[in-house]
Amino acid sequence: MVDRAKPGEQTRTPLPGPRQPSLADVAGMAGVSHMTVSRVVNESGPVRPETRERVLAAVQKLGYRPNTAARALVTGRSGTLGVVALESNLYGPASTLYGIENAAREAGYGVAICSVTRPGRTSIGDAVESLRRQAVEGIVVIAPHVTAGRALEAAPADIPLVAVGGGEAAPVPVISVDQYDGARRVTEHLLSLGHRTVWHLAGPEDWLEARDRERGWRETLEGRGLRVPAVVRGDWSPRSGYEAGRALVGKRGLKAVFSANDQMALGLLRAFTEAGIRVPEDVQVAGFDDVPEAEYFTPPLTTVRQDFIEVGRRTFGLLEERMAGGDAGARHLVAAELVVRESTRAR
Amino acid sequence: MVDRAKPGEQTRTPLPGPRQPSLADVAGMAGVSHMTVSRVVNESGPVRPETRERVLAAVQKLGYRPNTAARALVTGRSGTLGVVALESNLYGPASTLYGIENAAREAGYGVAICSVTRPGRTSIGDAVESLRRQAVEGIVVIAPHVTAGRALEAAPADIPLVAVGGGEAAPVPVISVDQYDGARRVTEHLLSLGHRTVWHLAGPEDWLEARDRERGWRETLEGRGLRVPAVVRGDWSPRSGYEAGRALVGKRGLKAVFSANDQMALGLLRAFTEAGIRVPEDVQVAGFDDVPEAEYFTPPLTTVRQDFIEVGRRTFGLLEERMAGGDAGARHLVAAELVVRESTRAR
DNA sequence: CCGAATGCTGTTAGCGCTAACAAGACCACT
DNA sequence: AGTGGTCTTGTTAGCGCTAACAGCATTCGG
Repeated sequence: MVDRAKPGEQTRTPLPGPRQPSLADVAGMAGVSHMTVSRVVNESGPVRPETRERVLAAVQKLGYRPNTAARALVTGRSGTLGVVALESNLYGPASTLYGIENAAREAGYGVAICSVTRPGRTSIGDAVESLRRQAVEGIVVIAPHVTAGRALEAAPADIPLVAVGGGEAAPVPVISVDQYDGARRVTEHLLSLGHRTVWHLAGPEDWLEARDRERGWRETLEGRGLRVPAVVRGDWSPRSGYEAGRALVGKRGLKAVFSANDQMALGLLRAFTEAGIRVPEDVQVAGFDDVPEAEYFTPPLTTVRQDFIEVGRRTFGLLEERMAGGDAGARHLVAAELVVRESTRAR
Repeated sequence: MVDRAKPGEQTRTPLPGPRQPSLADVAGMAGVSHMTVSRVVNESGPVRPETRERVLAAVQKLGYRPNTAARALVTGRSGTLGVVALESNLYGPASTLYGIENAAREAGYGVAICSVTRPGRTSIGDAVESLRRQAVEGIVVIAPHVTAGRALEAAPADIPLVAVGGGEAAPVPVISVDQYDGARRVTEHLLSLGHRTVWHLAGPEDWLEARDRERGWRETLEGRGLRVPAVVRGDWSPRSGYEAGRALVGKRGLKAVFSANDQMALGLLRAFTEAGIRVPEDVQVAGFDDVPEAEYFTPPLTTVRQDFIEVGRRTFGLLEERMAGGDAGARHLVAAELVVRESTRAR
């Protein structure tokens, strides 16, 4: 495992084999100038149908493929977007990535990714820099993390950049699901079942989504003058939900719990089951995300659905607007939807 | 070539915006030729330390960033790999993607992705073509699908390509977790608990992983001369597992079930619970994948762990070898590990 | 003291493509 | 015939970079 040659260095021999056909080769075969071929390929400028046919035939025959590097060099546009993705299988971020990729591909852009294990000022900065070296035209940062916001404060101003689900205070457009509203809805739903208050299993303090969900929960209770129980905090994992569940067991007045995501809710259910607490008969539980599994938990979980495809689409739209030089505005919200299942059925 | 390299002079009027500084700009500021700057930046060739310092200072000051397009144009190497990813939140494929991206980044490569919704001959071909237009140097196809194999038969021979978890019959190197062995181990584990046979909830017929797991299960039973129950088939989703579970309820001799993935196992557990069948007391259930949730199912699920990070690393290694012109061999397996939990505890 | 090896730097020639303009053909009118 | 248009095609000049080689010094062996 010695120092291997990196692609940018010239220590490697060029790839073997005959070189790819160029415009000039096609031009030669079709008996026209390379510019005519360029015009045919890019549909830019008038070409006589007859000539066009000849050129296309030659393109076909030689298997000509435009050289993106040459094109990018002269146009200054690479046709590639960059996405800084949080390396995790968390349902939301992964889904968002695909949403963005789809929208981008439809618009003719390629997508380069750069993953980040732990969001933070430096790592996000590094990722952005790494993408810039790949000459992306714009960048999406999927980093629903508080520190991401700080990292984005120092965001380079000379490249279009938008953030998904984070970067609250940063000078970049942000798009996200309306966590606050979603949390309000779950909390209200739980209260509507006749409970005097709702407990909350929150996500990590340094995630904006966790904060928004917690705020939605808290303000709903406060708005009704209800007691606000102490927050229990997890780290999104089922394990942390399980541990939180064990801590909650036996709390006085524990009738309804809103977990900040479905995975932790799963842990809760597990802990309650072990302790002989029945859901929904004894305690009612709701989650957030609507992961595909949620419908099949024991019992099926009431949760909040987020439309990540829509988030991806809107994100790309925003970035496109920025790249066109427009002002994309500051904050964009996608509505969340309450999905009621067995875990909160009225007794 | 105009006199654009005179020290300290800005020979061009930047029309649309301030263009990115080029080698020539750095050279001008440092009072050297652009070649010297190139040598410093790429650490290719001898440069006097003193000169080097001056150049680096200029690079720093101007915020110089090499133009990848220009470099790619002249070297014929883009420094980018392409990954064809299945658009899904299935735990395996998503994890593999990150594994590959990590290994690639460490080696100095960028990663472009192109997702496909439904694998098939055309869509994978399209994705590969789309990546080629982005001038990737090599391609990884994550497509554990039977049709993927057929699509890869027609794989372009003029670009290094490796497949993850699929493309059995294709003329490309394939790397995957040893599904067959994993399935054998689970089945043997279930049999070791004293059952006369093991039922199997298989994945979609057109997934190679599903086939391998099924084969591992079947041959284990056959090898011991045990009865092989009719296979029940799902589509990986919890829902299909639930439906399969309802179909299995009441089958004679139903004592042990091996589900081809954890999500379906979750559905099974749900169906059994609803039917009053206790796990593991009445029936014992095992899954495959070891998703993070599996440990917190009710009951915690016995399953098979796959090391996707290792898969990603090995995959990149293989691709690198191919890119260097080497023969990467045909099939590479990563070991699977049995994880025993409550759902198969001996009574 | 000479020729050769070495270290450092510069010059030149493209890579394949597009932007911009030039040029020829053809047409319709004066 | 002359003038000005449109349509089609060609020519030229780079984009920013690296490969290859060409200069210079300087050093070294003999």
